[in-house]
Amino acid sequence: MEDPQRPAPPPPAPRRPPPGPSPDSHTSDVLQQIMAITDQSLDEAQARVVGRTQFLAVLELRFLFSCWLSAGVCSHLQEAACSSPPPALSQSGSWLQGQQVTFSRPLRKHALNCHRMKPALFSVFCEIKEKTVLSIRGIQEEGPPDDQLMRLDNMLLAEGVCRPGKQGRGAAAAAASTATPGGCPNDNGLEHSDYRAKLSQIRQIYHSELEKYEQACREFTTHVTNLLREQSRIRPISPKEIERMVGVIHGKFSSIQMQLKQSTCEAVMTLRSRLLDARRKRQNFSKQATEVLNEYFYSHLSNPYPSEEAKEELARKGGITVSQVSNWFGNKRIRYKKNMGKFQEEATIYTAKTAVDSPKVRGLGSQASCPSMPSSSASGPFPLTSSGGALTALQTLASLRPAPGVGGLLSQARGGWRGKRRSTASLVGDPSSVTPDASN
DNA sequence: CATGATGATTCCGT
DNA sequence: ACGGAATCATCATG
Repeated sequence: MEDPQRPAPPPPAPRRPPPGPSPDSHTSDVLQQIMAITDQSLDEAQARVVGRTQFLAVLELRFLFSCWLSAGVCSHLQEAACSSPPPALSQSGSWLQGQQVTFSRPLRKHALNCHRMKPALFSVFCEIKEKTVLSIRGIQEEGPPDDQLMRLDNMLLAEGVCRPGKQGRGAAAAAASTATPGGCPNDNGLEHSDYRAKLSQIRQIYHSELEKYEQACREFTTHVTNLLREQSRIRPISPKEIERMVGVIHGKFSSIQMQLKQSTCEAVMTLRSRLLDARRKRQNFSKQATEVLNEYFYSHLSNPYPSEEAKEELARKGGITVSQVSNWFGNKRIRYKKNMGKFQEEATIYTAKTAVDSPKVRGLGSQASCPSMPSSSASGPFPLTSSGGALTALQTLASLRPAPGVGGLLSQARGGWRGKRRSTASLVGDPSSVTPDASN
């Protein structure tokens, strides 16, 4: 079958009549024929070419062609078209030129490519297409998603999931450093290590996914670029357009990335909330921590209100947080006050301990803070009448050190710490008395 | 499982 | 914002 199987009038035929003031029948004839020819090329492309991209290319070519014609951009083509006998056109496909060379169908493309007018025509196509695409593109410029992306980025940054500069591959390295990332509320040993482990797991997944996406993006971009370059030999594709296409691809991939970031954020948030929940599931402090706290408490029994510095010091030494120290002291004070008898034993133990460990400290710690209560404090408002056992213990204690009795301190406690907030600044200096050697 | 110990939270006053 | 008091929830022990 030599005749084109496809009839000439296609659905998207040029809707406009030819441009010129006198749309004579000859011009429209030519147009018709051109459409027919491109339809032929279309068939040809379908038959020959693998994949439908080139098929689309031909479609586009046809579209542009009609645009171009109706715009009357290039007069010399019209000239050429007019000067050539119509039948020859439809039959041979030498539509670029009036010459009556007749090509067999396989040669048509080659002839087209080799034609002397081809470069000029091609550049015109490019130009027109550039304008068309630009006008389409101009409408749908992307705007707002940038904002959300920034928010997500900031959050991931704050959570320590991604680094500002380069991504820290080693999760262990991050976990190892004592510096708490972002705003972790509690660095309570075990809970926190668990939290960190999970966080680093999330981080790992995030980074590997990110890398995958980036790689896929790169691959797809090069693929498309190559494809377009390849096609640019057949249809008008400017480098600018390729660039734009790359931009579109990147945009798509970055939207995928945003989803990834979003779900990462969600994961971190749930992890975080779980950590906060876990806080309610309390865990007893380590022996070390209770020792340190008790030592401070009993050595400052007259005024068991550690300063901020002292709290920090205690927290550091006990491996707990400052707020935990505050909680502990709050609980301790109230419970001690409520049931002093119960704590006598503990008191003796710790006072003895501090006395032995650092005599100098003791003197400073408990006494210095209450100048109003000298050694005669045993005669305070609430002498330890009920706790005989404690008294003996205290006596033994007294033999250990020449300092005033603990009983005085206890009575002070009973009298109430309440009113006497931090009497002297010297008290603040006390942390040094705690720090030195409680454990050593 | 009952009970006490204990860390955390909440409410309230200062 | 801090501390006291009450309370909750969990741990530890027998």
